[in-house]
Amino acid sequence: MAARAPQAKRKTGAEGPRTKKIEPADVDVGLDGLAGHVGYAVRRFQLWIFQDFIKTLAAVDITPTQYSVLTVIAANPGPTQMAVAKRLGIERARLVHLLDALEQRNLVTRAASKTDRRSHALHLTGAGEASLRQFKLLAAEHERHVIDKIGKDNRERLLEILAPFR
Amino acid sequence: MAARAPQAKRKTGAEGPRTKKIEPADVDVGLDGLAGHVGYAVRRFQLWIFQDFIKTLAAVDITPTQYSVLTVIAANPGPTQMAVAKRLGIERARLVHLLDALEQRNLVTRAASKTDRRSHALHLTGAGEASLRQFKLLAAEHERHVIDKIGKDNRERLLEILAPFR
DNA sequence: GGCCGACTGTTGTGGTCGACAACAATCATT
DNA sequence: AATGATTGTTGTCGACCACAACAGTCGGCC
Repeated sequence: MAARAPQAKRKTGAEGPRTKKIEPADVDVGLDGLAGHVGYAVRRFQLWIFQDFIKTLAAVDITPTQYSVLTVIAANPGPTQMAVAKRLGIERARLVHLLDALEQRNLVTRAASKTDRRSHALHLTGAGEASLRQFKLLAAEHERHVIDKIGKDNRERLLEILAPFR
Repeated sequence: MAARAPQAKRKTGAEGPRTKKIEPADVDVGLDGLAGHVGYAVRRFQLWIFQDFIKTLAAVDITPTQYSVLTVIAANPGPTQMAVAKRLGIERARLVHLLDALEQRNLVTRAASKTDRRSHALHLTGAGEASLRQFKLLAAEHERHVIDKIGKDNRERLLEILAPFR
């Protein structure tokens, strides 16, 4: 056995039919009870789709989360950090670091709100707006990859079904 | 300003139209460019579905990943750790810890393979099989929650669309 | 006006998770 | 017998999320 795992004593008994090569346990675990579970399928799909997004936007070094933050700010300039966090379902603690990175890259500014000295008004910089336009082109290319994978009609059905989740 | 963030000097100038209460930036960031992205919708859905699964199976303290491991072993007894890892798309390094926990709870055993002394043949214990039957009942209840949320037909369409991802 | 609860951004901690690299034991092939 | 590949294991790194604490600020209420 490998390394040092605690191991039950082997019963070195009957070997059964030996074919010398293929082990049925290894070759393919195949479809099973998981097939009927939505959560599992969704998890695998989400993994694939994020990997493709990251790969497609690798040249500009933008993650799906960063893209969503930029998009939300662009669509409705000047939001509070709280507003963005609530909209995207991420914690405000996490958004702090996300914005730190985006601010360092000069894509986003935290301006003092004119009406509430606690909060920051978030805006895209000029560079941020220009960059976002490029990001959107790449995101559209990613979306085309999705279509190649599941088909155009399936993609639209997916968007309909998942609409209640924003 | 809050805490110690570097902040531009406030221009304490014109206030503009003050209505005293609602800040347009706060009230609702609303639907925007994210609406057309599959990945975002899927992420939100996956978050919801996992939360519900965890909550529904909280009484037996089983996560979605643990459930998938048990299900795979039960459907095809005696697989290698590598086989399970490949089937579920998780790293074998991670599976080690997962199995450690399941073995400590006496749900799974790592038996020495009869044909390859490097590998372990994974099996459910008697308690493991009994427990899994209960887990499946709760998982079915979770699946009913999904139906309540998106509808029975939508759920089945979802399974069809996502079938290529196993 | 002054007090008190609620909110905002921030920091820190802990836990889960995935990618990666190393390693010993074992296998397969030559 | 020797070499390279595979299996399980350990460890590290970074991303991510949940939670709690905190200072500054707002809002309302007496």
